[in-house]
Amino acid sequence: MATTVRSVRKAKGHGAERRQEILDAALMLFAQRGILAVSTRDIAAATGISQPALYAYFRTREEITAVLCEQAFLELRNRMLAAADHQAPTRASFIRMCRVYIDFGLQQPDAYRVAFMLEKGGPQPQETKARIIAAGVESFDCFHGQVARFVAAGLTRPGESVLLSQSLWAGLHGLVSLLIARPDFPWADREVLIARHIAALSDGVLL
Amino acid sequence: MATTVRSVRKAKGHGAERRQEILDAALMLFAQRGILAVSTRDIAAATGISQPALYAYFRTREEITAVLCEQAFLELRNRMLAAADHQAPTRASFIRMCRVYIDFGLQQPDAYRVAFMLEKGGPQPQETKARIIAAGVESFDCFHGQVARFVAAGLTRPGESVLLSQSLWAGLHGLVSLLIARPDFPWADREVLIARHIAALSDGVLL
DNA sequence: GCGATAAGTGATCACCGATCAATTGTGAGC
DNA sequence: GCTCACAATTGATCGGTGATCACTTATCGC
Repeated sequence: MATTVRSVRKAKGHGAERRQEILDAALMLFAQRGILAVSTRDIAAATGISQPALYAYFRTREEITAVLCEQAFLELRNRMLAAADHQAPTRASFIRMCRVYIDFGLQQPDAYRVAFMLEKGGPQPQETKARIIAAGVESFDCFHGQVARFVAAGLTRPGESVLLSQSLWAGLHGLVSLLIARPDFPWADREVLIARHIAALSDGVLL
Repeated sequence: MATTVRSVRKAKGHGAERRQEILDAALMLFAQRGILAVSTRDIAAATGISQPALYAYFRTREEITAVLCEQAFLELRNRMLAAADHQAPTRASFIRMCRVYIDFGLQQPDAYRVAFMLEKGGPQPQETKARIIAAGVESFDCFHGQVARFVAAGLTRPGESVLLSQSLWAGLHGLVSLLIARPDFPWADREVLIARHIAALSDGVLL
Protein backbone atom coordinates (compact mmCIF):
# COMPACT_ATOMS: atom_id res chain seq x y z
CA MET A 1 0.00 0.00 0.00
CA ALA A 2 2.41 2.62 1.17
CA THR A 3 5.29 3.39 -1.12
CA THR A 4 7.79 0.79 -0.02
CA VAL A 5 10.33 1.69 -2.69
CA ARG A 6 13.64 1.96 -0.90
CA SER A 7 14.97 5.41 -1.59
CA VAL A 8 18.58 5.93 -2.56
CA ARG A 9 21.05 6.74 0.12
CA LYS A 10 21.60 10.46 0.45
CA ALA A 11 25.08 11.86 -0.13
CA LYS A 12 26.90 13.28 2.81
CA GLY A 13 25.73 16.86 3.03
CA HIS A 14 22.10 16.34 1.96
CA GLY A 15 20.43 15.38 5.21
CA ALA A 16 18.11 18.36 5.01
CA GLU A 17 16.42 16.95 1.91
CA ARG A 18 15.68 13.67 3.62
CA ARG A 19 14.41 15.55 6.63
CA GLN A 20 11.88 17.37 4.50
CA GLU A 21 10.93 14.12 2.74
CA ILE A 22 10.08 12.69 6.13
CA LEU A 23 8.00 15.74 7.02
CA ASP A 24 6.13 15.56 3.71
CA ALA A 25 5.40 11.87 4.13
CA ALA A 26 4.26 12.39 7.71
CA LEU A 27 1.90 15.24 6.81
CA MET A 28 0.41 13.16 3.99
CA LEU A 29 -0.17 10.20 6.28
CA PHE A 30 -1.60 12.40 9.01
CA ALA A 31 -4.06 13.82 6.50
CA GLN A 32 -5.02 10.37 5.22
CA ARG A 33 -5.36 8.42 8.46
CA GLY A 34 -5.34 10.90 11.33
CA ILE A 35 -2.41 11.91 13.45
CA LEU A 36 -2.73 9.30 16.17
CA ALA A 37 -3.20 6.45 13.70
CA VAL A 38 0.20 6.92 12.07
CA SER A 39 3.23 5.12 13.50
CA THR A 40 6.89 5.88 13.05
CA ARG A 41 7.11 2.68 10.99
CA ASP A 42 4.41 4.03 8.66
CA ILE A 43 6.28 7.29 8.23
CA ALA A 44 9.53 5.46 7.58
CA ALA A 45 7.93 3.15 5.02
CA ALA A 46 6.29 6.07 3.21
CA THR A 47 9.63 7.89 3.13
CA GLY A 48 11.41 4.77 1.90
CA ILE A 49 13.77 4.36 4.83
CA SER A 50 13.90 2.17 7.88
CA GLN A 51 12.21 3.18 11.10
CA PRO A 52 15.38 3.80 13.13
CA ALA A 53 16.63 6.15 10.40
CA LEU A 54 13.91 8.61 11.46
CA TYR A 55 15.74 9.15 14.70
CA ALA A 56 18.78 10.52 12.88
CA TYR A 57 16.60 13.47 11.88
CA PHE A 58 14.16 13.80 14.77
CA ARG A 59 14.71 13.03 18.43
CA THR A 60 11.17 11.79 19.00
CA ARG A 61 8.00 11.20 17.07
CA GLU A 62 6.55 14.27 18.76
CA GLU A 63 9.30 16.41 17.31
CA ILE A 64 8.02 15.55 13.84
CA THR A 65 4.57 16.86 14.66
CA ALA A 66 6.17 19.84 16.40
CA VAL A 67 8.08 20.84 13.27
CA LEU A 68 4.93 20.37 11.20
CA CYS A 69 3.22 22.60 13.72
CA GLU A 70 5.88 25.25 13.21
CA GLN A 71 5.53 25.00 9.44
CA ALA A 72 1.76 25.29 9.70
CA PHE A 73 2.11 28.49 11.71
CA LEU A 74 4.47 29.92 9.13
CA GLU A 75 2.11 28.94 6.31
CA LEU A 76 -0.73 30.71 8.10
CA ARG A 77 1.44 33.78 8.48
CA ASN A 78 2.35 33.72 4.79
CA ARG A 79 -1.28 33.47 3.81
CA MET A 80 -2.22 36.40 5.97
CA LEU A 81 0.66 38.49 4.60
CA ALA A 82 -0.25 37.56 1.02
CA ALA A 83 -3.87 38.53 1.57
CA ALA A 84 -3.05 41.78 3.33
CA ASP A 85 -3.92 44.64 1.05
CA HIS A 86 -2.38 47.92 1.99
CA GLN A 87 -5.40 50.01 1.17
CA ALA A 88 -7.17 51.88 3.91
CA PRO A 89 -8.83 49.38 6.24
CA THR A 90 -12.56 48.94 5.77
CA ARG A 91 -15.21 46.60 7.08
CA ALA A 92 -14.93 44.66 3.83
CA SER A 93 -11.19 44.14 4.26
CA PHE A 94 -11.79 43.06 7.87
CA ILE A 95 -14.18 40.41 6.63
CA ARG A 96 -11.65 39.28 4.01
CA MET A 97 -9.01 38.88 6.73
CA CYS A 98 -11.35 36.68 8.73
CA ARG A 99 -12.09 34.54 5.71
CA VAL A 100 -8.40 33.97 5.02
CA TYR A 101 -8.01 32.55 8.51
CA ILE A 102 -11.10 30.34 8.34
CA ASP A 103 -10.28 29.07 4.85
CA PHE A 104 -6.77 28.16 5.95
CA GLY A 105 -8.13 26.01 8.76
CA LEU A 106 -10.81 24.31 6.70
CA GLN A 107 -8.58 23.68 3.68
CA GLN A 108 -5.73 22.23 5.75
CA PRO A 109 -7.52 20.69 8.70
CA ASP A 110 -4.61 18.45 9.67
CA ALA A 111 -2.06 21.22 9.64
CA TYR A 112 -4.51 23.27 11.66
CA ARG A 113 -5.04 20.41 14.08
CA VAL A 114 -1.32 20.00 14.54
CA ALA A 115 -0.85 23.71 15.11
CA PHE A 116 -3.70 24.41 17.52
CA MET A 117 -5.49 21.35 18.72
CA LEU A 118 -2.90 18.72 19.47
CA GLU A 119 -2.48 17.43 22.97
CA LYS A 120 1.10 17.50 24.07
CA GLY A 121 1.99 14.16 25.62
CA GLY A 122 5.35 14.31 27.34
CA PRO A 123 7.34 17.48 27.81
CA GLN A 124 9.15 18.59 24.66
CA PRO A 125 12.85 19.36 24.43
CA GLN A 126 13.19 23.00 25.45
CA GLU A 127 14.60 24.18 22.15
CA THR A 128 11.85 22.57 20.06
CA LYS A 129 9.17 23.94 22.33
CA ALA A 130 10.66 27.41 22.08
CA ARG A 131 10.61 27.26 18.30
CA ILE A 132 6.93 26.34 18.22
CA ILE A 133 6.00 29.11 20.59
CA ALA A 134 8.07 31.52 18.52
CA ALA A 135 6.29 30.49 15.31
CA GLY A 136 2.93 30.84 17.02
CA VAL A 137 3.81 34.26 18.36
CA GLU A 138 5.08 35.28 14.94
CA SER A 139 1.77 34.28 13.36
CA PHE A 140 -0.13 36.11 16.05
CA ASP A 141 2.04 39.20 15.64
CA CYS A 142 1.19 39.24 11.96
CA PHE A 143 -2.48 38.91 12.80
CA HIS A 144 -2.14 41.58 15.45
CA GLY A 145 -0.47 43.90 12.97
CA GLN A 146 -3.52 43.63 10.72
CA VAL A 147 -5.90 44.30 13.58
CA ALA A 148 -3.79 47.24 14.77
CA ARG A 149 -4.37 48.97 11.44
CA PHE A 150 -8.10 48.94 12.14
CA VAL A 151 -7.47 50.24 15.63
CA ALA A 152 -5.24 53.03 14.33
CA ALA A 153 -7.88 53.99 11.79
CA GLY A 154 -10.33 54.45 14.63
CA LEU A 155 -12.67 51.76 13.33
CA THR A 156 -12.70 49.55 16.43
CA ARG A 157 -14.52 49.49 19.70
CA PRO A 158 -12.45 50.66 22.71
CA GLY A 159 -9.76 48.28 24.00
CA GLU A 160 -6.08 47.60 23.49
CA SER A 161 -5.27 46.16 20.10
CA VAL A 162 -3.63 43.07 21.68
CA LEU A 163 -6.80 42.35 23.60
CA LEU A 164 -8.96 42.81 20.52
CA SER A 165 -6.64 40.61 18.48
CA GLN A 166 -6.59 37.75 20.96
CA SER A 167 -10.35 37.87 21.31
CA LEU A 168 -10.85 37.93 17.55
CA TRP A 169 -8.38 35.11 17.00
CA ALA A 170 -10.19 33.05 19.62
CA GLY A 171 -13.50 33.76 17.94
CA LEU A 172 -12.21 32.59 14.56
CA HIS A 173 -10.44 29.58 16.04
CA GLY A 174 -13.61 28.49 17.82
CA LEU A 175 -15.57 28.00 14.64
CA VAL A 176 -12.72 26.41 12.69
CA SER A 177 -11.79 23.97 15.44
CA LEU A 178 -15.37 22.90 16.11
CA LEU A 179 -16.09 22.34 12.42
CA ILE A 180 -12.93 20.23 12.19
CA ALA A 181 -13.33 18.32 15.45
CA ARG A 182 -17.08 17.68 15.31
CA PRO A 183 -18.00 17.22 11.64
CA ASP A 184 -20.94 15.00 12.62
CA PHE A 185 -22.67 17.69 14.63
CA PRO A 186 -25.87 18.97 12.95
CA TRP A 187 -24.35 22.26 11.88
CA ALA A 188 -26.31 24.88 10.01
CA ASP A 189 -25.27 25.39 6.39
CA ARG A 190 -21.53 25.88 6.56
CA GLU A 191 -21.29 28.92 4.32
CA VAL A 192 -24.19 30.68 6.02
CA LEU A 193 -22.75 29.88 9.44
CA ILE A 194 -19.32 31.21 8.50
CA ALA A 195 -20.82 34.40 7.09
CA ARG A 196 -22.94 34.94 10.22
CA HIS A 197 -19.99 34.21 12.49
CA ILE A 198 -17.73 36.68 10.71
CA ALA A 199 -20.52 39.25 10.83
CA ALA A 200 -20.87 38.72 14.58
CA LEU A 201 -17.12 39.03 15.12
CA SER A 202 -17.07 42.19 13.02
CA ASP A 203 -19.90 43.68 15.04
CA GLY A 204 -18.05 42.68 18.20
CA VAL A 205 -14.78 44.29 17.20
CA LEU A 206 -15.63 47.13 14.83
CA LEU A 207 -17.73 50.18 15.54
CA MET B 1 1.86 5.65 44.10
CA ALA B 2 -1.44 4.66 42.54
CA THR B 3 -3.93 2.97 44.84
CA THR B 4 -2.97 -0.65 44.37
CA VAL B 5 -5.36 -1.91 47.03
CA ARG B 6 -7.25 -4.77 45.48
CA SER B 7 -10.93 -3.95 45.59
CA VAL B 8 -13.35 -6.57 46.81
CA ARG B 9 -15.12 -8.60 44.24
CA LYS B 10 -18.48 -7.10 43.37
CA ALA B 11 -21.60 -9.18 43.99
CA LYS B 12 -23.52 -10.33 41.00
CA GLY B 13 -25.79 -7.45 40.13
CA HIS B 14 -23.45 -4.59 41.00
CA GLY B 15 -21.46 -4.19 37.83
CA ALA B 16 -22.69 -0.64 37.35
CA GLU B 17 -20.90 0.46 40.53
CA ARG B 18 -17.62 -0.92 39.31
CA ARG B 19 -18.18 0.72 35.97
CA GLN B 20 -18.50 4.11 37.63
CA GLU B 21 -15.45 3.40 39.80
CA ILE B 22 -13.47 2.88 36.62
CA LEU B 23 -14.77 6.12 35.14
CA ASP B 24 -13.92 8.05 38.31
CA ALA B 25 -10.41 6.62 38.42
CA ALA B 26 -9.89 7.35 34.73
CA LEU B 27 -11.05 10.97 35.02
CA MET B 28 -8.78 11.52 38.01
CA LEU B 29 -5.78 10.09 36.18
CA PHE B 30 -6.58 12.08 33.03
CA ALA B 31 -6.64 15.24 35.10
CA GLN B 32 -3.37 14.37 36.84
CA ARG B 33 -1.26 13.16 33.93
CA GLY B 34 -3.04 14.06 30.71
CA ILE B 35 -5.29 11.85 28.67
CA LEU B 36 -2.70 10.31 26.37
CA ALA B 37 -0.29 9.56 29.22
CA VAL B 38 -2.71 7.20 31.00
CA SER B 39 -2.72 3.51 30.08
CA THR B 40 -5.39 0.91 30.67
CA ARG B 41 -3.04 -0.66 33.21
CA ASP B 42 -2.92 2.64 35.11
CA ILE B 43 -6.71 2.89 35.15
CA ALA B 44 -7.04 -0.73 36.27
CA ALA B 45 -4.49 -0.28 39.07
CA ALA B 46 -6.20 2.90 40.29
CA THR B 47 -9.53 1.09 40.28
CA GLY B 48 -8.03 -1.91 42.09
CA ILE B 49 -8.71 -4.51 39.42
CA SER B 50 -6.67 -6.21 36.75
CA GLN B 51 -6.28 -4.70 33.34
CA PRO B 52 -8.34 -7.30 31.44
CA ALA B 53 -11.23 -6.69 33.84
CA LEU B 54 -11.69 -3.26 32.26
CA TYR B 55 -12.81 -4.95 29.10
CA ALA B 56 -15.77 -6.49 30.86
CA TYR B 57 -17.15 -2.96 31.27
CA PHE B 58 -15.81 -1.15 28.22
CA ARG B 59 -15.12 -2.54 24.78
CA THR B 60 -12.11 -0.32 24.15
CA ARG B 61 -10.06 2.27 25.93
CA GLU B 62 -11.67 4.87 23.70
CA GLU B 63 -15.09 3.94 24.98
CA ILE B 64 -13.99 5.03 28.46
CA THR B 65 -13.11 8.49 27.21
CA ALA B 66 -16.30 8.50 25.14
CA VAL B 67 -18.48 7.89 28.20
CA LEU B 68 -16.55 10.57 30.09
CA CYS B 69 -17.25 12.83 27.14
CA GLU B 70 -20.95 12.10 27.44
CA GLN B 71 -20.88 12.80 31.18
CA ALA B 72 -19.03 16.07 30.60
CA PHE B 73 -21.70 17.19 28.15
CA LEU B 74 -24.42 16.39 30.66
CA GLU B 75 -22.56 18.26 33.40
CA LEU B 76 -22.30 21.30 31.15
CA ARG B 77 -26.02 21.09 30.47
CA ASN B 78 -26.78 20.86 34.19
CA ARG B 79 -24.66 23.90 34.90
CA MET B 80 -26.40 25.90 32.25
CA LEU B 81 -29.82 24.85 33.50
CA ALA B 82 -28.86 25.65 37.09
CA ALA B 83 -27.63 29.10 36.12
CA ALA B 84 -30.62 29.90 33.94
CA ASP B 85 -32.73 32.48 35.68
CA HIS B 86 -36.21 32.83 34.35
CA GLN B 87 -36.33 36.58 34.61
CA ALA B 88 -36.70 38.64 31.48
CA PRO B 89 -33.52 38.32 29.42
CA THR B 90 -31.13 41.27 29.63
CA ARG B 91 -27.63 42.00 28.47
CA ALA B 92 -26.43 41.24 31.99
CA SER B 93 -28.03 37.79 31.98
CA PHE B 94 -26.51 37.16 28.55
CA ILE B 95 -23.10 37.92 29.97
CA ARG B 96 -23.76 35.62 32.93
CA MET B 97 -24.66 32.78 30.55
CA CYS B 98 -21.38 33.25 28.70
CA ARG B 99 -19.44 33.18 31.95
CA VAL B 100 -21.05 29.92 33.02
CA TYR B 101 -19.79 28.30 29.85
CA ILE B 102 -16.28 29.70 30.10
CA ASP B 103 -15.96 28.89 33.79
CA PHE B 104 -17.04 25.31 33.14
CA GLY B 105 -14.28 24.87 30.60
CA LEU B 106 -11.56 26.50 32.67
CA GLN B 107 -12.51 24.77 35.91
CA GLN B 108 -12.69 21.31 34.33
CA PRO B 109 -10.18 21.51 31.52
CA ASP B 110 -9.82 17.75 31.16
CA ALA B 111 -13.54 17.11 30.96
CA TYR B 112 -13.73 19.93 28.46
CA ARG B 113 -10.86 18.50 26.46
CA VAL B 114 -12.51 15.11 26.39
CA ALA B 115 -15.79 16.60 25.28
CA PHE B 116 -14.63 18.99 22.57
CA MET B 117 -11.00 18.66 21.71
CA LEU B 118 -10.18 14.98 21.58
CA GLU B 119 -9.05 13.42 18.38
CA LYS B 120 -10.98 10.32 17.57
CA GLY B 121 -8.55 7.58 16.60
CA GLY B 122 -10.34 4.59 15.15
CA PRO B 123 -14.05 4.57 14.37
CA GLN B 124 -16.22 4.12 17.45
CA PRO B 125 -18.90 1.48 17.84
CA GLN B 126 -22.02 2.97 16.31
CA GLU B 127 -24.09 2.92 19.49
CA THR B 128 -21.41 4.66 21.59
CA LYS B 129 -20.89 7.28 18.95
CA ALA B 130 -24.61 7.94 18.77
CA ARG B 131 -24.80 8.47 22.53
CA ILE B 132 -22.01 11.03 22.45
CA ILE B 133 -23.60 12.93 19.62
CA ALA B 134 -26.93 12.82 21.46
CA ALA B 135 -25.37 14.22 24.63
CA GLY B 136 -23.67 16.95 22.64
CA VAL B 137 -26.87 17.84 20.85
CA GLU B 138 -28.72 17.87 24.18
CA SER B 139 -26.20 20.32 25.61
CA PHE B 140 -26.44 22.46 22.54
CA ASP B 141 -30.25 22.39 22.64
CA CYS B 142 -30.12 23.67 26.18
CA PHE B 143 -27.76 26.42 25.10
CA HIS B 144 -29.95 27.16 22.11
CA GLY B 145 -33.01 27.40 24.35
CA GLN B 146 -31.31 30.11 26.34
CA VAL B 147 -30.32 32.03 23.22
CA ALA B 148 -33.81 31.66 21.78
CA ARG B 149 -35.20 33.61 24.74
CA PHE B 150 -33.06 36.56 23.75
CA VAL B 151 -34.19 36.20 20.16
CA ALA B 152 -37.85 36.02 21.19
CA ALA B 153 -37.40 39.13 23.33
CA GLY B 154 -36.19 40.97 20.25
CA LEU B 155 -32.79 41.67 21.75
CA THR B 156 -30.69 40.06 19.04
CA ARG B 157 -29.37 41.04 15.66
CA PRO B 158 -31.20 39.47 12.71
CA GLY B 159 -30.61 35.76 12.03
CA GLU B 160 -32.10 32.41 12.94
CA SER B 161 -31.64 31.49 16.57
CA VAL B 162 -29.85 28.25 15.62
CA LEU B 163 -27.35 30.21 13.58
CA LEU B 164 -26.79 32.72 16.37
CA SER B 165 -26.43 29.92 18.91
CA GLN B 166 -23.86 27.98 16.90
CA SER B 167 -21.86 31.11 16.23
CA LEU B 168 -21.95 32.14 19.88
CA TRP B 169 -21.01 28.65 21.06
CA ALA B 170 -18.09 28.67 18.65
CA GLY B 171 -16.99 32.05 19.93
CA LEU B 172 -17.01 30.87 23.53
CA HIS B 173 -15.36 27.57 22.69
CA GLY B 174 -12.57 29.34 20.84
CA LEU B 175 -11.35 31.22 23.88
CA VAL B 176 -11.75 28.29 26.28
CA SER B 177 -10.00 25.80 24.03
CA LEU B 178 -7.09 28.11 23.23
CA LEU B 179 -6.53 28.97 26.89
CA ILE B 180 -6.54 25.25 27.69
CA ALA B 181 -4.44 24.07 24.76
CA ARG B 182 -1.86 26.88 24.68
CA PRO B 183 -1.29 27.96 28.29
CA ASP B 184 2.26 29.06 27.41
CA PHE B 185 1.12 31.64 24.87
CA PRO B 186 1.67 35.24 26.06
CA TRP B 187 -1.99 35.88 26.74
CA ALA B 188 -3.24 39.21 28.01
CA ASP B 189 -4.54 39.17 31.58
CA ARG B 190 -6.99 36.28 31.65
CA GLU B 191 -9.83 38.06 33.42
CA VAL B 192 -9.57 41.14 31.23
CA LEU B 193 -9.41 38.99 28.11
CA ILE B 194 -12.46 37.00 29.12
CA ALA B 195 -14.41 40.17 29.87
CA ARG B 196 -13.44 41.73 26.55
CA HIS B 197 -14.27 38.52 24.67
CA ILE B 198 -17.70 38.26 26.23
CA ALA B 199 -18.31 41.92 25.49
CA ALA B 200 -17.36 41.35 21.85
CA LEU B 201 -19.62 38.32 21.57
CA SER B 202 -22.45 40.28 23.17
CA ASP B 203 -21.98 43.10 20.72
CA GLY B 204 -21.90 40.57 17.90
CA VAL B 205 -25.12 38.86 18.91
CA LEU B 206 -27.20 41.44 20.74
CA LEU B 207 -28.53 44.71 19.38
C1' DG C 1 -24.91 -28.06 49.98
C1' DC C 2 -24.47 -27.52 44.94
C1' DG C 3 -23.99 -26.19 40.51
C1' DA C 4 -24.83 -22.34 37.04
C1' DT C 5 -22.88 -18.16 36.10
C1' DA C 6 -21.10 -13.57 36.90
C1' DA C 7 -16.60 -11.53 38.11
C1' DG C 8 -11.92 -11.46 37.73
C1' DT C 9 -7.22 -13.14 36.48
C1' DG C 10 -2.36 -14.57 34.30
C1' DA C 11 -0.49 -15.29 30.05
C1' DT C 12 -0.02 -13.80 25.69
C1' DC C 13 -0.57 -11.42 21.06
C1' DA C 14 0.71 -7.88 17.70
C1' DC C 15 2.16 -3.44 17.61
C1' DC C 16 4.15 0.92 19.42
C1' DG C 17 8.24 4.42 20.26
C1' DA C 18 12.90 4.26 21.04
C1' DT C 19 17.89 2.57 21.27
C1' DC C 20 21.93 -0.07 20.03
C1' DA C 21 25.89 -2.20 17.72
C1' DA C 22 26.92 -3.32 13.28
C1' DT C 23 26.94 -2.50 8.30
C1' DT C 24 26.92 0.00 3.98
C1' DG C 25 27.98 3.58 0.84
C1' DT C 26 30.23 8.17 -0.17
C1' DG C 27 33.71 11.28 -1.27
C1' DA C 28 38.16 13.72 0.05
C1' DG C 29 43.16 12.86 -0.10
C1' DC C 30 46.75 10.73 -2.38
C1' DG D 1 42.09 4.53 -9.26
C1' DC D 2 42.65 3.21 -4.54
C1' DT D 3 42.01 3.82 0.33
C1' DC D 4 39.68 4.79 4.39
C1' DA D 5 37.32 7.93 7.76
C1' DC D 6 32.87 8.81 8.63
C1' DA D 7 28.04 9.97 7.46
C1' DA D 8 23.99 7.30 6.53
C1' DT D 9 21.27 3.48 7.40
C1' DT D 10 19.99 -0.87 9.14
C1' DG D 11 18.27 -5.46 11.79
C1' DA D 12 17.57 -6.73 16.25
C1' DT D 13 15.78 -5.68 20.40
C1' DC D 14 13.80 -3.34 24.72
C1' DG D 15 10.04 -2.03 27.68
C1' DG D 16 5.37 -0.65 27.32
C1' DT D 17 0.67 -0.47 25.03
C1' DG D 18 -4.31 -2.02 23.82
C1' DA D 19 -6.64 -6.10 23.37
C1' DT D 20 -7.96 -11.21 23.70
C1' DC D 21 -7.87 -15.76 25.44
C1' DA D 22 -8.67 -19.84 28.42
C1' DC D 23 -8.94 -20.40 33.02
C1' DT D 24 -10.11 -19.74 38.04
C1' DT D 25 -12.89 -17.91 41.86
C1' DA D 26 -16.72 -16.20 44.38
C1' DT D 27 -21.70 -15.50 44.56
C1' DC D 28 -26.56 -16.69 44.78
C1' DG D 29 -30.94 -19.23 43.31
C1' DC D 30 -32.49 -23.73 44.10
